[in-house]
Amino acid sequence: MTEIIEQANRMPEPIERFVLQWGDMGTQWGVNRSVAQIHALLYLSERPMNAEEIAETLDMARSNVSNSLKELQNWKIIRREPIPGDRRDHFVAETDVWTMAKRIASVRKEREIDPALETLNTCLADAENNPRISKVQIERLEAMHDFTSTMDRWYGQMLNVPTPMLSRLIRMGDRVVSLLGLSGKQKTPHE
Amino acid sequence: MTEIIEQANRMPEPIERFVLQWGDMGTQWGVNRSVAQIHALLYLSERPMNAEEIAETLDMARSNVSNSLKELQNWKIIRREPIPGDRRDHFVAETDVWTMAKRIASVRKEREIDPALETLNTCLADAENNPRISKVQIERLEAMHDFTSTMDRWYGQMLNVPTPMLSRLIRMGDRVVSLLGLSGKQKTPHE
DNA sequence: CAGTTGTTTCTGTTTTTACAGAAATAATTG
DNA sequence: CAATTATTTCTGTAAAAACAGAAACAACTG
Repeated sequence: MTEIIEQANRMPEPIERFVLQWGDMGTQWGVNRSVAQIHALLYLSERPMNAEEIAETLDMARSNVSNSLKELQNWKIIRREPIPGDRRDHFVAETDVWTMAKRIASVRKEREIDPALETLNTCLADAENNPRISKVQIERLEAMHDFTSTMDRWYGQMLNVPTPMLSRLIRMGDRVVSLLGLSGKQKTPHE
Repeated sequence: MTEIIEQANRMPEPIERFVLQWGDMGTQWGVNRSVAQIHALLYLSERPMNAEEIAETLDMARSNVSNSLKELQNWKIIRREPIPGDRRDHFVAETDVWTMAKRIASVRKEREIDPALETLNTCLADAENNPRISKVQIERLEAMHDFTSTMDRWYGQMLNVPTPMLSRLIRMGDRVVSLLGLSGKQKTPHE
């Protein structure tokens, strides 16, 4: 009795390709493959899916799905969607890409920028009253701190811009620059 | 004769802390620790350093330093700086943080966004002439493609903005929004 | 409240990545 | 052009991350 490997719920070929490619992309981006695959699957799914279904479709362990779903919920780009008459948890992905981007940016700020700022704060404090650290070195630490803090604020501000406006802003791109009439080369702009 | 472990060129305590912390941060950011540490060291160093020196100071293998230096050069945030009368390669870090950020952004665009765009392009093409893919699914792929492509252009544009202007733009932050008089909630702002 | 179904946590294995040390290569100098 | 010195590539090992399957836990149902 040749035990046939449980055949996964086959998905349409282009969907599968997207899921696979997205998973692979994830690894490049520093997101783990399972997480990225599940996200891709939910993003394209038109109805909520439960963990079991996901595990079968992607042919991965149930536990792996569970952890990945938790991670995606931390990122706030999927959410539980209760199905009437079904006890199992079902999940749907955020489908507005701009909202999705904002959520991801928010978590990245929190996980990456904020801790960096703290590190820089303490390093700077230590350095400032240490005679072995030169003026130039302090300045460099300060520059780095200043930059990080600026980016931190910028992220925070962008996150507060309503999604449709944010989309427009980004799309305007470099035209913003000229509209604002700032000069690049440090010659004062219009006075 | 108790072979003493070769004592690293001790650096001032706050510098060491910065290097260590930065290395650790790197891992969080998806940059490998050695690379991040070397970068931190060079960023704070006031004179060019050679590979040997770096290996000693950070107490890591010479080969590791070699590979990490190559990686940092790919990112274009360090460069070789010839020292008269010394055959060895010496390195200095870019010390302008905004320039540094632009260089990093540029490589990230190339390594992360561009490939994503390509993936989306082919997936979309495949999906479009496949009857099993629903209209909604196509739309979602399109939305993702559109978003990615917009971000790609935006990155490209920002990279072309001269550094001092970029700095000012980012610092202005949300004031840009009001200056442009775009409405967030779709209700016009001040009229 | 026993049985059932769903979910999470734990444990060990596999895979991947980071890294040290050796070997090979390249460049420079007398 | 041999000897020396600098650099890179190769190879094996150590550390870390991803993952599967089992066990534990929780929630619901009759």
